[in-house]
Order: sequence, then C-alpha cells, then structure tokens
Amino acid sequence: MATSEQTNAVGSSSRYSGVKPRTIEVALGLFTEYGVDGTTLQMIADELGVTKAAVYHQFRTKDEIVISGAEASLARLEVVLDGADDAADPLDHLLSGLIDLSIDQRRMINLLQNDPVMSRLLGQHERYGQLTQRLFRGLTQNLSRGDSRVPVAIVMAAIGGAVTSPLLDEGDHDELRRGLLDLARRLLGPGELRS
Amino acid sequence: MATSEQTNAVGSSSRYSGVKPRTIEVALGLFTEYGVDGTTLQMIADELGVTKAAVYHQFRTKDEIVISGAEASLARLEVVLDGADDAADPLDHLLSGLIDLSIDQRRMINLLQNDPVMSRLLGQHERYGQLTQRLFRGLTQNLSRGDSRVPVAIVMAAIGGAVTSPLLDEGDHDELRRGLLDLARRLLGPGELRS
DNA sequence: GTCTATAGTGCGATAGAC
DNA sequence: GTCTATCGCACTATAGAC
Repeated sequence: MATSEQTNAVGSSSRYSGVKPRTIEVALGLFTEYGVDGTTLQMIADELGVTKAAVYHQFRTKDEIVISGAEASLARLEVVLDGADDAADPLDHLLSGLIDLSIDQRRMINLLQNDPVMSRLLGQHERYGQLTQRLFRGLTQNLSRGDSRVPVAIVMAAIGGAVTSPLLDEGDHDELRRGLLDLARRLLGPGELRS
Repeated sequence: MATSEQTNAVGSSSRYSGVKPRTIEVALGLFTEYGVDGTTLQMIADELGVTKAAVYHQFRTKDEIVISGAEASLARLEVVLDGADDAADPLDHLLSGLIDLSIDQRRMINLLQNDPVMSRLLGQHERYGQLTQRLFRGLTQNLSRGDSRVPVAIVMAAIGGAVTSPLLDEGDHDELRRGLLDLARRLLGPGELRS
C-alpha cells in the first residue's frame, strides 16, 4: 500500500499524487466543524502532519482551498441537473438526486448554505450563479409563477438543514430521504395543495 | 433627544442608558452578515461611532457580547414554551409562537442554528440545553416515540432555514408563515401521514 | 464613558535551504 | 515537496489620561 490508492474523488483536471484531494478533504472536515474563518492553515497543516509552507505549495491562498472544495460539490449538482433535463419525470429526478446528494455531502451542503466566507466567495463565482438559477427553474417547473418562491424556500431549507440536524444520525438516513422526498413532492409537484 | 429614549428591548437587569442594547443590536447585525468570527470589535466600534475601548467598557469580552445577544432570543423562546403549557392546543400554540418568533428574529435564528462560535458558546450554556429539551418534548407530544426525530428535524430545519432564505423578502412573510404552519401541522400533528 | 496608545498573540503568506 | 524562519498585519484585550 504505497503507490496505489488514487481515489480522485475531488474533481480537478491535472494528475496529482493524491495530496491535493487529501488536503481538501481535511480542510472541509475542519471548515464544517469550526467554520472557514475559524479554521487556520496551521490546523489544516497539523491534521495533515506537515507545515503551513507545504500546504501553500499546493494552494496559493486559503480562499483557493475553499473554492476547490466547493467546486467538487457543484460539479455533482451539475450532473444531477443535466440528468433531470433528459428524465421522464424531470422534477422527481431532480428531487431524488438533490436529496441523495445533500445526504451524501451533508457537511458540505451546510457550509455552502450558511458559512459567511463561503457565501462571499460563491457570490463572485459565475458558475454558482448559473447553477442556482438552473436549480430554481427545475424546482418550479410545475408551479405557476406567483406562488413559487415560498415553497421552494421551504423545500431548500428543509433539505439543507435537516441533513445536518444534530437530532439525526446515519441510521435515520433512509427515513429522512423518504420524509424529504414526500415533503418536496407535496410542495412542488403538480396539483393544488396549499390552503 | 439627549437623555431619553431608553428602549430596553434587550433583557438585562441593571438600569443602563441604552448604549448596551444598542451595542448588542449593532453587533448582531454584523454577526449575521459576517459571522461571529468574521466580525471584529473594530467593526462594532466603527458602526457605533466610538472606539474599541468604549465597547470594552460595556462588555468585558467579545464572547460576552455574543452571549448577551443570544440570551435575549432565548428569553423570548421561553415565553412561548411557558404559554404553550397552559394553552388549549399546546402543539398549535407552540408552532405558531415558534414560527412568529423565527420570522421576527430571523437573522438571530440563523446565527443560533449555524454559527460555529455561537454553537460552541451555547453548548456550554445550561439554559440553552434545557430550552432545547423542552422544545423537543413540546414538538413531539403528539407523536409515538419511534418516528419523532426525523419529522422534528425536518420542521426545525424548514423553519430556521426558510426565514432567512435569500429567495424571500418581507412581502412574503404572511405566505411563509402559513406555509410553515401547514407543513408543521402535517408532520407533527395527530393522525397518520407518512407513507 | 470616552479617548490614545500599546501589549501580546496568532494570522495569512513568503523566502530560501534541502 | 517539505522544511525553518520570518515578515507584516489585524486581532483581542488592557492601561491610564481626561
């Protein structure tokens, strides 16, 4: 077990030895626990067992680490959106994919939605704005224009918040998935449901 | 307009001139925009038009400002919980109160639920743990023990997240209140609803 | 109750040897 | 690709004059 094990779970184009994705993985773990601002490069370096300078050899700034982590997550969302375009039931495909993604990457989702530093960086990120718009259009495709914002806000909040709820653990994920899907279909599906 | 204007909107026992609640108000505004870690005492002082030393005359540490802000919010939650105990329909009273409170203090709610510094401080805060337990018991009073955690997590996430959604503004609050109340009644009320 | 000034610390980031 | 060492800066918090 020395030269193999090249997971490449984090999207990037160049062929690297695995230290860069490992750095991102460690950084995201710390970001989700302490926030981006609350995580120092010294903490990341310590967890990796190297010095700050070694981390700065992989990433030129702290912001670059944050963005690299976010982009891996956005790429997965893009796959779901692409798949929904061609699906028989686009809304249902989108909801299933979004919920599975959120449970699978639940710590990252919380970071994307709530961390102030992440929000600031993503606000300047072109692709993020495009994905947000595509997601909103996909979620509202069965609603009339006037009453779409509130149900979408509720569904997005429920998904993004419940997957990181301290009340739940891994054993609840199947039930959580069903509960969220049921809720989302009710609020965003065709038909009249609101009072 | 020099000596009067004594709002006292923020709970504290001593009689102070209004600078202390004003400091908390300014601080909370900055905390919700930049996070607790991203807000410096210099920023708070600048917004108040004084120096850092003047702020430190009111609060001994930065943490004390954070906790003072949280306690004002927790006091309001406690009032809602107390009222629900004596209400004809305790669950409905609790839900209405919780949702109104969340919309009214929506920036604070987001801070309480998501800011890492706030979470760390509240974790050491005795009264917060008691209130969390009372809230959970109040929300699950109509559910059987086995299936309570997931619906509560979903309802709490939906309320706490939707009230700060960037998709909504003040004009949507009435519709949001109805949507959240409807959702919460469905998931937490008596009767069988899940698949 | 506010100010100026500063102590002491830890941060992001860089230089240069190996 | 990792190290030691350090720069410049911003931070929390304090001292002491007014």
